[in-house]
Amino acid sequence: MDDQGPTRLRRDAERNRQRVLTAARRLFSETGLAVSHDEVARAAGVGVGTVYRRFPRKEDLLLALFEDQVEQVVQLAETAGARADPWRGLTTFLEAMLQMQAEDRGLHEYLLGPQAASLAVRATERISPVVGDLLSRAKELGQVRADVEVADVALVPVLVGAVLDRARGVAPDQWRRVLALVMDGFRPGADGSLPGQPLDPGQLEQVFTHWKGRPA
Amino acid sequence: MDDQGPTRLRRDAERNRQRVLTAARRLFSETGLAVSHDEVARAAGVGVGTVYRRFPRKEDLLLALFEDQVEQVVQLAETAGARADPWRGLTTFLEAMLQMQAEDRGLHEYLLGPQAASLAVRATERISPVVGDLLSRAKELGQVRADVEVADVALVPVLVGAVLDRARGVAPDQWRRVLALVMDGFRPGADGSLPGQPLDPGQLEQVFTHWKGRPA
DNA sequence: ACGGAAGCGGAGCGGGCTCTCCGCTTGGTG
DNA sequence: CACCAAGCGGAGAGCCCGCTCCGCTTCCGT
Repeated sequence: MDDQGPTRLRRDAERNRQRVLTAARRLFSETGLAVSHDEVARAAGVGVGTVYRRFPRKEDLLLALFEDQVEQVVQLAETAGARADPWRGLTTFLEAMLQMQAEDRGLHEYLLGPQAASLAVRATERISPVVGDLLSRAKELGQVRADVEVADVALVPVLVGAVLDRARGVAPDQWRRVLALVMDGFRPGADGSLPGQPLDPGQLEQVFTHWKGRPA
Repeated sequence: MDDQGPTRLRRDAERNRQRVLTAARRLFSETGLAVSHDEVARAAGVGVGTVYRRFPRKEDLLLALFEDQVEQVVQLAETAGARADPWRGLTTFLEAMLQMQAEDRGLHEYLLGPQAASLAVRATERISPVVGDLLSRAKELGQVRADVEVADVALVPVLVGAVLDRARGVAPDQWRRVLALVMDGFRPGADGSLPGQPLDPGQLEQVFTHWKGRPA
């Protein structure tokens, strides 16, 4: 992991860079992404200018912080994909991913927000086939109803995430119950079939990235 | 419905009040609650001062706008509660309520946000027993699994609402598919039982009102 | 018709956020 | 050690927001 690209940073600069990253990681994880550069600077004990110099756009900072977490999610998926039992593969993947989001509020907002953009798109491209495979194997075994698609699974974190987020200070585990409930909806045996169509990949991407959230 | 309480408004004042309400209704419904008083004033063709004079806190404006919509939701529940088939009662209630939210972004944010506070609490007190009754009748008929409670039903709009919101410009009906999927999770026949406990009423209230949303 | 109460508009204040700019400091090199 | 590019800090510009305040206008009772 030697840095080299555009000539190395001076030693003090690198030290400050790390301070900023450390402080930002803590702040984001605890309070979410709505943290100003000023706050990060203060927490890191450096000037605002320094933060802006290293990470001109907030996205640069987020990228540096979350790149490996996203990689970790992808690997979660790949591990799950290798499981013999596809149903367990699906559920454990979703559970593990949501667990990560439960522990890190920033990661949660990042994954579900628009800033993930390119990073998320690339991750999705690697996760989708794995989940798709799990899903079709699960259908063959009669573990999952026939009328759900990958796009439906992709919405599960959105559903459960909403509860995860709101219940965070109150019942930090409630999302597990909700996840179980939702996953039971994927089981075969429903009398009707699902109305409408699953989202196509383009729509799915928009649902994740076009989104400009603002609450109240 | 005669106004009288604190002496009537002058005629021009009343006219302005209506203009503000009309403009605010449109803005909120289209773009959500994150509209400044300035914007409302401009859209209504009045000065900011006028908006503040009539509706000092944003909550006052919201209350005036959404009071009867909330009442409508309560009546939806009561109608549904009178249905012979409790399962259909439950699903049609949720569907109708979410339909209202799909049509009015402001209502959606209001119901799921913290500003509803007192209004929502009162509404919940009227809706809960009705849903509780539907639920127990449905359980007796074997239409619903035994391990779900009213609090679990109460989370359904949160789940589905997350999709409703994000998919709004892209696939405005996707929430119906998601709702159907989630509701199938309430059906009996799951092999395991749900982990954890349903939220108690106090927790539920916090989940709805303590919530300070901020996205990215 | 006219006087005073009620209402009006919008300039302006305080505060937060993003981001820039520049005089001073520091690290590394010859 | 001496020099200067690299880096630093933070004041402050520009923007939007919520909210207030007060000189002018409009309504309405007498």
